[in-house]
Amino acid sequence: MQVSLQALKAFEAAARHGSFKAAAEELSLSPTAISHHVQNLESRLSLSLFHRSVRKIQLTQAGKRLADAASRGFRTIEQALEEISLAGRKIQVATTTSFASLVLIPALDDFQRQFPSIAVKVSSGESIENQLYSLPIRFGNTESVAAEDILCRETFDVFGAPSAVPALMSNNALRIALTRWKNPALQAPPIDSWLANNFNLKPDIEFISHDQELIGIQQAVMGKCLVFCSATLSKPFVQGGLLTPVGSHSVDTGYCYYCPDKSHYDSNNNQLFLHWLQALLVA
Amino acid sequence: MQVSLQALKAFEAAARHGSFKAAAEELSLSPTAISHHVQNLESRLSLSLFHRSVRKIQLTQAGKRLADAASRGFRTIEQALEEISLAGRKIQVATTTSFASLVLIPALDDFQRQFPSIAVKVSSGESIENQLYSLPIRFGNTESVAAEDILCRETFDVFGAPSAVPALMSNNALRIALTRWKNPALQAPPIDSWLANNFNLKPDIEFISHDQELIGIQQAVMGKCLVFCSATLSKPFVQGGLLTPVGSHSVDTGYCYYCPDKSHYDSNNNQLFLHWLQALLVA
DNA sequence: ATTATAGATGATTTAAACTCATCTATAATC
DNA sequence: GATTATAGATGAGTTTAAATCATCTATAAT
Repeated sequence: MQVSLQALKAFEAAARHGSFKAAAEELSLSPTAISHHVQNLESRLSLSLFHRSVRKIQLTQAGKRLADAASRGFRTIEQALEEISLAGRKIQVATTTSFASLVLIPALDDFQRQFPSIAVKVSSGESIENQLYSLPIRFGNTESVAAEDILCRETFDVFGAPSAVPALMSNNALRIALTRWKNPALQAPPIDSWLANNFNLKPDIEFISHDQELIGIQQAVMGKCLVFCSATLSKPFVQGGLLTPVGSHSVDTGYCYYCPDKSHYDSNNNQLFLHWLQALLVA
Repeated sequence: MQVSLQALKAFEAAARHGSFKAAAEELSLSPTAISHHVQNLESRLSLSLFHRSVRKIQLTQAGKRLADAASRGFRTIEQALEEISLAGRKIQVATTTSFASLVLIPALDDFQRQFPSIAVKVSSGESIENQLYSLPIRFGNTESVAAEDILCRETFDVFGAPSAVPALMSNNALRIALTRWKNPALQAPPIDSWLANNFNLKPDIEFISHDQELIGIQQAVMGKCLVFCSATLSKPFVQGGLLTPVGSHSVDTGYCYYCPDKSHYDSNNNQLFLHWLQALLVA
């Protein structure tokens, strides 16, 4: 067809406003430019798009048809631009409640200090809403995840509140909180392996299960029990003196935190964020 | 958003072909130009649209979304351009069967000789198909039509085949074909007025009615009867010696041929055609 | 190894797009 | 009924944006 898109844009604006002047203002051009563009279109199509009376333009039949299509076409494109440009400006992290509340959100201040212009939104739990263009950070089995997607491998240990540990350990029946993952692909936490590493004789233990590590950790912080959980998740509490490992040997779990298709994340900001997160996790 | 439409066009073609080179060929540009355009887009959106491996590009998530929207958006616009540009290249006249067959089609050769590059299609009768962008030539009452839309005012006369006229006129019972218009807004043809103008004593007359002038005219040409009809429609036959007016006084009818909203016809070709038609009718 | 290919990059050239000055027609104001 | 103001038309001139060219890289195929 050989018509210029800019001419179409100019025409569309003129049609919408019913005025070259107003269209020019919208597009930050001179009315002359709009006039030239419309004439260019008209001559290429060899038909009039506007009826010109003095100080008044009015769409012709063909002009109406084209203006409508151009408006819809440009709108379609603008909406997509709007949508994806959000992904360019804002980071939307989707992860587990435990990782979000215990690691990500507390550390976010540091990220914001380094990159104050980048907005970060963390959504956690099951909420699928607005998954589009979000950056997923998942918890899974190391062997079922591509090596380049892994952010950190998880070691587990048993932790307890320092003030409560002596009492909890001296007790005949140890109470240890475990996590029973909702995800059936994840095997149960290797508490037996940890016990074998830390006790000669397997003590009498009462296990309590929750479906999120967060809950067991909070129980442990409150001194109600010990918790067998991720070193990554407990780290903020250990550093804050609220939890301490009770044994001397942590165990490797085969779990990891990872970002599926990590290399495919297309926004500069997402890449920046992943880089920052990885540094945070290995620290 | 401030992204260039040409960059979007380049990106859309690249996405569709999965290749900058192919996109460049489609748009008659160099692959470099496509590369520049895509980079320009990516930097403005601050995200990647393609994953680049060597000699292979692959859309990112955001790239897919944008490519889809851009394709649909541009297609919408191109379809409208295609549709209306047809109106710019081709003239589609819609008119009555009688006018088309007796006047327009016979004269079309002359138009084609003058403008060989312009295609003309004449559709007649009730067919509404493809009314869009067609140029209507209608038959109606002068007083209900805007003066500037009128192509020619109609005078009526009674005609007969020259060889048959003496016999038909000498007969006691004259047989005259009339038209009873399907359109209820049109009053009956003023045959009484014609009779008053051409006879002192009203003769004995048998009237035959058809809903199209064409039919009465053909009957008259075949010598079966006389016909009271439009001077415009009978002119080709009169000039060809197949019909002759039987009286000396034609009558004005209040009918006219007109083009509704004549001034609004937007294609250069339509205007050219209307000009030619008007010249034809007043000749 | 060698060649060929797709794309990236940066400098240069070209062409398209925008503006400016001028003009016309008309509506509003006095 | 002259005067002013306004929206758009027109054509020449200028500027900016876009395309190309030359060069380079990485890799797949021979």
